[in-house]
Amino acid sequence: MSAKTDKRPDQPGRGALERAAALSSNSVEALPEGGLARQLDREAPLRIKLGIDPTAPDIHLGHTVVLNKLAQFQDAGHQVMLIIGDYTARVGDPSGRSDQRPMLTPDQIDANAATFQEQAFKILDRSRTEVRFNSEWLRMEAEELFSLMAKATIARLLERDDFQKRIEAEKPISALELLYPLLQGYDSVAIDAEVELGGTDQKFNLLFGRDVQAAYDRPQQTVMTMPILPGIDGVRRMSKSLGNYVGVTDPPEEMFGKLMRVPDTSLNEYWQLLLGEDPPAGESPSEAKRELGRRLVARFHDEEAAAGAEEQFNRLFVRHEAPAEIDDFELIADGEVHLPAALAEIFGISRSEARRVLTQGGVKRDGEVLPPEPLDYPVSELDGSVLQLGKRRFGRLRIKA
RNA sequence: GGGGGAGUGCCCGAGUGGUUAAAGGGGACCGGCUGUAAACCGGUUGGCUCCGCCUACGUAGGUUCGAAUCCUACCUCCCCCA
Repeated sequence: MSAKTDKRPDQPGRGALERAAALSSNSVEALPEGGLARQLDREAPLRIKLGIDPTAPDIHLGHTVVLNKLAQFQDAGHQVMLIIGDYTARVGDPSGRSDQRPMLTPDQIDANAATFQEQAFKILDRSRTEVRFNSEWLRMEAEELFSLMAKATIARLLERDDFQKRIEAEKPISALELLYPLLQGYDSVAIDAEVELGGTDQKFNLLFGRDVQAAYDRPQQTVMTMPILPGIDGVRRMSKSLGNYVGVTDPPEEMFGKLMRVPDTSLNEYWQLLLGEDPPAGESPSEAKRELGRRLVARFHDEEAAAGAEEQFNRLFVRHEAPAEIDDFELIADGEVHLPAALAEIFGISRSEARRVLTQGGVKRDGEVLPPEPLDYPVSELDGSVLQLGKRRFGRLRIKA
């Protein structure tokens, strides 16, 4: 793999350099050095690729870092291409993985792809985005696949950290996983990508795409990597499976609440990567977080929702009051209500767990802590009252005979 | 094809015949502190008709007064040799 492209000794103009710098904001790397400026010098819209694997149905804020960058290119007049990896999702990208990924069924993949797109267009302009499914070209003849495979060596494919670590840990690597970068690289060939975006964890795959393009005698893409947003635990990358994510479809109150829980140490990153600026100088971390929450809720919902979410937050956690609206839960009982059963029903926990929390003083009725005893209450005492589990879970009990 | 090793609770990981519902850690949950931050402290973390009972250590059988721990078969995974 050694085809040469980009043989342009001429220097890009000042305008191109400036545009390249602007488009590189927040990015970690854009390779090769100066490549983007040379491409921009041509004055023609570039073909910008982002590949996504529909392995999880929901987009979270972590995904939006790259999507925002894509939107930036789009606004600058470039052609944005969203590649849905419906085919590669079956293979499972090994990037950043210490274990194999479970394979998804075609149905799951289709469903995820649909919701993923829906959410991506909260950020991208649908009318100016070209969406392609890579099954379109990857569902190829075995001969073609073999010729693709012939373009890479095992040694090269094994170079990556993920694999090295797994080999050391004696963890399995499937032959299919080994193929992944090849397939992703072929996507670039198929759509003539000129720039490919991805998280820093994608660096190997993105660069490998250049090799694949070269092997097919195509111009090589520039690759731009974006930082990985930490999760709301501030430690590990934001990921749904780690449970530390903020989904773009989270209800306003939840989104705001989660953002308030982000550790201060991650505040700068959140501001930079999600809002593209530094937190306001002189503000307290908590106020900076509120502003972050307001803006993001407004972005994914609207201003009104943002105001409502903040009010809800103040009510619950600053003033320690019950929320304005509490869901009703109907329960059928006559004479007496078994409290653990009612709590289990309302909050989706087991009766044993309800008892435990009760013992620890974590249950309130209309704002008053309920004692561990008694466990049974006359219907008249509980009907219509608000039960609270911990700090943030509420439910109004409606008892039917 | 042959040889070796492993499957434990949400996760990791101890435990190799009996006070073991199973050490320890992580996570989660409740409480305290607070800016619902982090850090920290205390508690909890199989289920239930809860001072007792039931179900649990890959699956199915077996040995034993008694097994996660021993035996048999099966399933799954890993490593090595060919």
